[in-house]
Amino acid sequence: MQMAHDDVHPVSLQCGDCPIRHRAVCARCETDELELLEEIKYYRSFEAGQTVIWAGDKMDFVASVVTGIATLTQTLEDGRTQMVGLLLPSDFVGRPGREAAAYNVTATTDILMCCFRRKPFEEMMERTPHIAQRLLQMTLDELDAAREWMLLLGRKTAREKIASLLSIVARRDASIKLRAPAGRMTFDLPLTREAMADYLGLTLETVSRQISALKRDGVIELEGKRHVTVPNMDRLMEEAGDDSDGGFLI
Amino acid sequence: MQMAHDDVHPVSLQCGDCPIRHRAVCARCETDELELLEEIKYYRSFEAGQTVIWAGDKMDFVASVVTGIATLTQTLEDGRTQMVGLLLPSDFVGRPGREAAAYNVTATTDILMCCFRRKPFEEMMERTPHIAQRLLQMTLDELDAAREWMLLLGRKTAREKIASLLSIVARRDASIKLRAPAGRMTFDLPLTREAMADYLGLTLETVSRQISALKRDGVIELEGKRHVTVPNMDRLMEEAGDDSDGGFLI
DNA sequence: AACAGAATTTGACACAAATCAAGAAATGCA
DNA sequence: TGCATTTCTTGATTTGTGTCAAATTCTGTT
Repeated sequence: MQMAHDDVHPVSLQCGDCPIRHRAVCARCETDELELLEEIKYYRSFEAGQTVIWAGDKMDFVASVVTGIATLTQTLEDGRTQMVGLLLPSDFVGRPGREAAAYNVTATTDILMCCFRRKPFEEMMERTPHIAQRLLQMTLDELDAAREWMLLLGRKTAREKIASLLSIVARRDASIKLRAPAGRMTFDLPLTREAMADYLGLTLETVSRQISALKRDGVIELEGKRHVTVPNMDRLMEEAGDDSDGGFLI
Repeated sequence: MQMAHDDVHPVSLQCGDCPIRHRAVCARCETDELELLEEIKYYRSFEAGQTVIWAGDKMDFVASVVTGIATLTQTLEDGRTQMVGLLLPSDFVGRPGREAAAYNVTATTDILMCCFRRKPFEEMMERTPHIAQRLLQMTLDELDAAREWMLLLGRKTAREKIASLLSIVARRDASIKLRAPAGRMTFDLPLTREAMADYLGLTLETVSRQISALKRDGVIELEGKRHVTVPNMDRLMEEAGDDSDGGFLI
């Protein structure tokens, strides 16, 4: 649920007093719609590892991530699981018009969510076209991200998958710090090896091996298990195997 | 871009005189919005195999498939390609607010498309909230389909992938014939082995081998290369490996 | 009906990633 | 500080799918 820089819109789904420093939050937000959103919102927090909601459960709210990271996963009966979305600050969860959750939502770090009761939110959408239009833009961005991910899952090698994920995380980190992802970059991995595996359609052993290989080949440097520095972003993006320069997932 | 039965909406993006017999087309369509759509629409047809548009090309229209089947594909520089969408009658192509096409669109059968010039369409969206709301529903459905596909690409075996695709095509075929997909079913595959491979993230040899295996095991019967009959839909859906009963892709 | 070209199947083999199995490093807690 | 638990790494081996190559079937054309 990412949005491009030029997508910033007078009406964000984020509320005025949420402490978010994110490109999607717009300074010009003082509108009627926001006033209305204020009235039906409430906050919920979850600890790292906690499940926000299980697929199939009744979901009487939609929400926006304020801080922390959550994941969307799907599973087959035998337990194989695939992550289908990574929720970062300002990302939207839930679907207007849908009773039950379609995916498992899990907090991977401590998170704070800004929730809107679903019925009032739907009624507001009826009355205020801007919200539906904003949500459409966000959903279209998400769809592009999902399709980019389909290319990764269907056609990239394990090494390319890891490099892709690293360059996405690096880019996201850069965008939070409001600078272009270039040259030497340093960031923390927000996911365990297992979560990375579920995202990439690999096993955690393969994830570990490929990270070691990228380290051995000087593409990345590691301090501890989670702190990564990329000496040369261009090299990493070459390894990722695609030329998509930015409008990418996350 | 599929829509659920209960999603039928007074405003469809399909035009009144398009000869479509499809669940998404609503009988109650005689509205002002449709009148407006009439004014900015035109038709284009393409032959099987023709490219409708290349990724990156300027795209000054959005469109709806009237008849035939088209595909959305993405490629890496070295030629590896992944299909990211299958467009069936009534499905929507293109994105309001986007100058260039994000994917290759190719006709796999002869197709007729109902196009709307992009600028007037965008202006109409500004004025008529119903269109944005309808488009939001369709996009959310597509996003669900894409995520279902991510599970398939990331975690299913080749045999499960083939069974999934066959049961999707069978279900789509049943929905066109307005009956539930159950018991013995017969349909034609609308895709070549290569297109199936690109959809499933496999090679065409593996697709061929798995189809042969399903035939050998009595899960399907083949007449020629394209005409399939499934003696027992439940068996096929078991092979597909998931219990998702219908809100599935296409 | 015979041919050409495309689409599909099948076989032999190679290889990337999964699986199974230890062990090491990091983290949390008493 | 030391212990228990989780997370991660590495090794040995297996397996599913890809690759390369050839044969077969299908389709359309003259």
